[in-house]
Amino acid sequence: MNYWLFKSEPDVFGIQHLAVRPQQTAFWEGVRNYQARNFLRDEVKVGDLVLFYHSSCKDVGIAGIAEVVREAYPDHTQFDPESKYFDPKASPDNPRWVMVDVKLVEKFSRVLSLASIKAMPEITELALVKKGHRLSIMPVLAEEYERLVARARR
DNA sequence: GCCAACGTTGGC
DNA sequence: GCCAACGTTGGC
Repeated sequence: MNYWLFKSEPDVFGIQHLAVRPQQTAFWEGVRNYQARNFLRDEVKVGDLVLFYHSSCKDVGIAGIAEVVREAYPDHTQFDPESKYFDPKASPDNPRWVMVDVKLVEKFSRVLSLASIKAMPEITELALVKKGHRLSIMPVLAEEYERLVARARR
């Protein structure tokens, strides 16, 4: 099993949106970066656990945990001219972007802030705290995942 | 809104 | 394939 961190803007889709979905499950739409896409397509598996990260907002940080319940399949928003995720170069015969489904596991009582994460000396490999932090889907080491979750629950 | 750190595009 | 110009991300 692998661990991940997925970024989302809570004004668009935050952990609270996931919490009120039927089955507390939603598809993860709109990944439009090749490196992130490749993780989603090739490595994100059912049962993997995901740190749900809120970006570009007042309260930046890890808001909770989700679980992958469906592996990569075509992201339908790439075919929809009305969608902001529309990609004219993609077609149903030749899809370029994929999505997975995630289900809520735990919503932390408060967000583990980016500042707190950066202040944890044992978190050294997480891409968030390194260069190249712009990736929207990033792997997390099991050991760092456990430490982040323990810190968030404290 | 600013701006650094990326990623993408397209001419050559 | 190089690289300048441009677009996007995301913290602050």
